[in-house]
Amino acid sequence: MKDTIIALLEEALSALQQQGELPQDIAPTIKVDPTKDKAHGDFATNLALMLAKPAGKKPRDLAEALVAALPASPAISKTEIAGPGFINFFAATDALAQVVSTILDTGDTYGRCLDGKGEKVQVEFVSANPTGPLHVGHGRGAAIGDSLCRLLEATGYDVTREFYYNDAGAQISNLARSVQSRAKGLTPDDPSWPEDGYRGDYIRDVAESYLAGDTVHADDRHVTGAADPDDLDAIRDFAVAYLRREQDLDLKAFGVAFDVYFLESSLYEEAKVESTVKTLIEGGHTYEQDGALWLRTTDFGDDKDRVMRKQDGGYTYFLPDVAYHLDKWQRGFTQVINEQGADHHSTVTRVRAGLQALETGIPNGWPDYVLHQMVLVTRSGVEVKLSKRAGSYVTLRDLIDEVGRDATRYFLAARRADSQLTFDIDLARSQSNDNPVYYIQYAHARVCSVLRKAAADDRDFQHDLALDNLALLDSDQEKALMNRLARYPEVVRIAAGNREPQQIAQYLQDLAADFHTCYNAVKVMVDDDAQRNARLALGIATRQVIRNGLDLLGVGAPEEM
RNA sequence: GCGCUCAUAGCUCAAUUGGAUAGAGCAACGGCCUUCUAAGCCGUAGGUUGCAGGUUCGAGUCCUGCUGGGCGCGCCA
Repeated sequence: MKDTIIALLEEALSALQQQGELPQDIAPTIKVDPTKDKAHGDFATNLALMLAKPAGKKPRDLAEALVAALPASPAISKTEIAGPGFINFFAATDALAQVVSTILDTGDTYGRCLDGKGEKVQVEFVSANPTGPLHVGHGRGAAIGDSLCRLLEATGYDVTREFYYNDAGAQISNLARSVQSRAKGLTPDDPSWPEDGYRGDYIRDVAESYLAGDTVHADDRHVTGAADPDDLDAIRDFAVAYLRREQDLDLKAFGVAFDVYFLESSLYEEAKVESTVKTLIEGGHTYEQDGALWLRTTDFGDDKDRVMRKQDGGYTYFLPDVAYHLDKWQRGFTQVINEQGADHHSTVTRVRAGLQALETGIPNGWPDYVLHQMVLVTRSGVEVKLSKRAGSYVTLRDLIDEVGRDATRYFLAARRADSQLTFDIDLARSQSNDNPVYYIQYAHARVCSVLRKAAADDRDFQHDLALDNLALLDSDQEKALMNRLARYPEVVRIAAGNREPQQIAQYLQDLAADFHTCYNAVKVMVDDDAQRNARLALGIATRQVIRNGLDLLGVGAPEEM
């Protein structure tokens, strides 16, 4: 519909150029938008406003000229000039209803496109170190990251989901010492408990499992506990595997699966850190000072230079980060999106600067970042800070267990990443109209219910009869609903392009609202066969789009509530 | 102090990416079930979009400066 209008405007434009009414050298990108207000028709363009200046004409005069030059089209019932020079288009009812037929034909693929042309994109998200259960912040990253992947897949990209973790650094040593202490019978309250040791109950679970000689299977490793409290290396390997498995289970319960688990240790084992250092030194971007090796990241937009190699000879985390991203580039990912907590935003400039210093042709501004802000969890209006299992934070598992996967995913993905999020447990649990998840799912279930009713009455949906009578969908509510359905593919495209999965959540709420309004205003199961089937078709189309949209968020679409 | 980010109805959030009279839900009030699921719908009320400038036909949206919240500013990750 929109493309049709753009094509008509293009014709009008070139006609006016031929007549000399408009300069030849203007080639505007024509923008046609759905209107907010029905009084303004179904679509509107600001073309006359944009061209007024270059054409040296008044916007309204130009609009009139454009409308006069507009070819007739069966899809448009009326055009109007309004306000300062908008051109409003009123869609012919049967043209609008075409969307119902399109959705029925395309089903699960409605809203998908091939814009990405099969290009490879890597999305790195969650990337939690295996030192404890995933917390709410990881959950937000998982919800946003995975939805982003689904959006990119829906727009034609070849997506790789990647999880990066440090299995060898100082934090892991700390974990190993904590588990060892537990294995030796200490508790976090003992004076000899490691300083900065992990104190959560899960440390005890790991120690017990280790002592019992359990075998754990994580996504990328299998380890059996050596049961020897003095073997710190064995404890470390076991603890990492144990917590990796725990995170796997959390992610699985959340409906998120990764293609690649990338270990920081592999960068050392494969000498990628060494070769990165070498390249940076050879490029002349480093210097020695105070016994450390520095990278002059200020040459590439950082606000201060960064240490690469410490006085003790070890590398800072910054260097493996650069080596890791070089590896991503070398694996052929010209598009990489890193989804992280905004508390790590300082790495963005640093990593990009390090990559520029390599001078290997990586574009400035690569990779992309999506940063999410903090999550605050409340219950009964009071902040929840602790969980028994983790001690100092609320775990993702707690939320999934308490409010369910669908609501948790929806709530964590439904807000802009860059605004802080308050996760209201009471709201997420409530089965009422103030809970948007249920509101949307209920719309889906209602359509299913109508179809069950139709089957029970021996009035099953008749596809061909419905499609012949779509013009009967002519009430305001039905037209509003069809307009909404028609917008879906564009919403998917914009949400994917802007990396904003919350736009899907917002769209679904609007769609559900339009549906509920329609449902209350227009009875589907009427006696007239043509009328009834046309309305059933609209219901089925709505159900399909809700299902497609919820799938992009990783949220289920139940047939009954 | 510097950097990043956010600020919209009493509350939680939208606003088609610069468009027309800033919209939903909750909370408040008033209606709608002998009718396909009332987990729903309809209506009333609620606003100087934090403040001050600027850009232009047009700004919640872009720019500058303030104010306030969050995060960051390690040879931690």
